[in-house]
Amino acid sequence: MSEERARERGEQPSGRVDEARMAAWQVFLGAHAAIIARIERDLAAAGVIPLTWYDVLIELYEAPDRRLRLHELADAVVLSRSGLTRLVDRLAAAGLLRREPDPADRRGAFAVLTAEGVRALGRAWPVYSRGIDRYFARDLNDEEARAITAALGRVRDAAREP
Amino acid sequence: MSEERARERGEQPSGRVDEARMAAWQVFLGAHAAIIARIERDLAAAGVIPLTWYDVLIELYEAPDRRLRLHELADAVVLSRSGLTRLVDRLAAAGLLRREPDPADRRGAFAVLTAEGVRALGRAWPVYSRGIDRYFARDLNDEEARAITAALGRVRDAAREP
DNA sequence: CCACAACAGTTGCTATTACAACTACATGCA
DNA sequence: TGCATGTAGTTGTAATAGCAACTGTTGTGG
Repeated sequence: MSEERARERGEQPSGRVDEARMAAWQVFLGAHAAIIARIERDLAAAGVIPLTWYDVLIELYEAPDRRLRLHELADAVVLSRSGLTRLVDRLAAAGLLRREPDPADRRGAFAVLTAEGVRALGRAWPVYSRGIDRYFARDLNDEEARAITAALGRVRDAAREP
Repeated sequence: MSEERARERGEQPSGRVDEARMAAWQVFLGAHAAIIARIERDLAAAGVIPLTWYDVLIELYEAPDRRLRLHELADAVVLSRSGLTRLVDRLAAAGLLRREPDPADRRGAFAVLTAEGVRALGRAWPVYSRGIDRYFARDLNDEEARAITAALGRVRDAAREP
């Protein structure tokens, strides 16, 4: 893609970061830190599972048969392999999922959501969704929500390849 | 603020999170995780200071006299008090800042940026800014950058009060 | 002016995470 | 077939973060 064409479309010619985009970066970081801190506090105060657990369980919940291979899970939640191993240990110890060997590949295992895991999701969701609303969604107008989804979706997909 | 007035302005009537805003939330989380992971990797590969160190040092760099009280620093970088104490320990051990007692309040101390700290910032910045460009700024058009700054700035300020 | 609450920072402890090394299995290509 | 290379997951170790408890200092209402 040429720089002229990028400029025509209002994109940043690559190389340096202009002030407007730098400002966007700073509020992006600041907003993330502030919102996550608040939501985590609310979850802990309500005695439900923390955000990292929620992320893993919801990923399983949405997967076919409510199960995923561990490496798929690691990719989905942006966690190292070893980090995921231990997170799965804790979740299994809490009874929210179980490991199940993959008959088709004896190296690997599935993480499978349990009924208890579904219940934990159900208890956390009201608190979590209230947090998303209070600390994030409530302050966006429709156009901003659309712009964020489009822009950050593109950004995420581009940043996600390594 | 009444819900009707919120609706008129295209804001979300509070309570539940609609699908468009839920999508925005998900890409927001995903983009953050992916970008930060990439930038941290680049910084480590280049042998410069990590993002948390950068955050602290840049905050001092921009402060009057390049110094801040530790609690101001803790607020600025969204870190617990104990977390900051130890981060400052490490930065001081690396010679990038020093502690200095506050003559006006003997409970507290300043963190003061050193010349070595300024150099560390200077070495990290090219790597960091290239990351911001590559993984974030480059994919935003002007309108999106404006929308993100306005929207997330509001969100951050609202989420920041505890 | 003085007891008492609030604040600044540190420390002990624990939890979570990543990196690197390791085991076990799978796959490709010669 | 058989060995080399790659992949899946676990484990040892170390770094970083938070909470709660503690010390020392400030400031305030009675």
